[in-house]
Amino acid sequence: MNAEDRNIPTHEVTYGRLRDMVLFGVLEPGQPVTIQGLIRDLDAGMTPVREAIRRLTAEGALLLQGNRRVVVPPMTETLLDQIAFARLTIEPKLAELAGPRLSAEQIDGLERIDHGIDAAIERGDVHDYLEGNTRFHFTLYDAAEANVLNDMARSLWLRFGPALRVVCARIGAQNLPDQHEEALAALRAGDFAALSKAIEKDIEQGVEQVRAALKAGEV
Amino acid sequence: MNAEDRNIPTHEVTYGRLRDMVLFGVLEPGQPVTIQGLIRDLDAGMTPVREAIRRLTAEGALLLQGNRRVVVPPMTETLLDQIAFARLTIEPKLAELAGPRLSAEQIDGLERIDHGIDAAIERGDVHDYLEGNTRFHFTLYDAAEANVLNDMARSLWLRFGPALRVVCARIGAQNLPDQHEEALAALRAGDFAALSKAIEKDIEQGVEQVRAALKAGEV
DNA sequence: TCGCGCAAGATTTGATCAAATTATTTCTGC
DNA sequence: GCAGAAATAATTTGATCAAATCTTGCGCGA
Repeated sequence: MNAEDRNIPTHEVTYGRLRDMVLFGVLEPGQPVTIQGLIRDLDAGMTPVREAIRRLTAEGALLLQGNRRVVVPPMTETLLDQIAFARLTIEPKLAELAGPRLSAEQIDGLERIDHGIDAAIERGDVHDYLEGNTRFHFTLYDAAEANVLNDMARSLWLRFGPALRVVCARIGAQNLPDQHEEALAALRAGDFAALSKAIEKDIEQGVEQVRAALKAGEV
Repeated sequence: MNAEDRNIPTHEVTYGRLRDMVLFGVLEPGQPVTIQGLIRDLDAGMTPVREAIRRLTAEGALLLQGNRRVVVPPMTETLLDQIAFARLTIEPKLAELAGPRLSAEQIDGLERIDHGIDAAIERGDVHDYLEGNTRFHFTLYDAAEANVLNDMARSLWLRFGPALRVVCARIGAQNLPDQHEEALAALRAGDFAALSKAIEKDIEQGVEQVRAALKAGEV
């Protein structure tokens, strides 16, 4: 443990770990999340674990049931409708704001992330695919320097993540889509309306996949 | 303390109290919020207070500074732009979804809340005005049964609240606007597009007030 | 079927330690 | 001796943990 780690409070680290567990599908929709279990799994104290759970509950990543138990919220059709609506509003806007602020180096960085995604698809590695996908979007969105919208996007991804993970595992990691080429081309061309549109299409594609799985009862 | 209260955990109650302090302007933008202070003020233990702070931080109502201290986030122009954009997207949508689901009794209830707002204006009572205004909007939005969008709206109100409070106190409680007549008329007529539009106008009006105060350096 | 008690888990408190801020003192150059 | 800077002490506040208490759900036996 080096000097920098020592300054990050345990509750922050614990929050980050638990968030990634939700986001990248270690935890499945409907799965119970217990304080004691996380104390064991994350090797943390009770206070940090409780605080991480509270934060993620506030972000919609976890659900406090009436009986004081916590679960990963299962996906439903009405939930998906709302997430789709909000994502399609917020994220293209973020992309539009971010576009003009990206340097050539940052665009190169996005391209490298996208290559990593392609590699993950070839390897059939769902976890790396999801992580790369997340990194691609939020590296882009972060450049917008729009904190409020960014927080909203993160919350929406947390709500969406577990279902997407299930779908990805279902359809097979080798058949995963990569829709980022279009966004990168728009970025290089400086066409930010096209960038926004490309992100919109990417979102719609993901939502449709989850919707289909939901209708088939696979989530 | 009756039977029902005993079942609500302290951290929930503490969260509610602290949230209302942010929402109705007991706490001003920029004001520091300390754990120890809240333990005294809210007469709660350390864990419930910490958890309430974590939740509200996740919702954007409070801001964790680098030095581990917590403040009520001050309003800025870029913040306001984002809040305006998101509110204008989410809340009219919520109104539109809620409209068809409201019973005549529920509409009567909204009208009663609005009368209460008028009374608060006459009395010059800023707190009751803000509380009535909040109740009006969220009684409407709750009917939409759209949890995700509702959470987002609540978060946005928490970010907006402290600044609005300052503005209201500034312009004088007797000069506060009540733009709900139009929304109620649209509801009675069953014209949900008009309802959505009325909510949009209401939001724009509030945002403009804060924007003007911000430009004048009053927030 | 209805209670009763047991087990798992959540809640809360208070103690203890660490970090950050503020107040105070000491030191240094003039 | 004095002003200002640096160091140090004191105080406030935050972070973490572990023990005690309370709830809830479930199974067992009447």
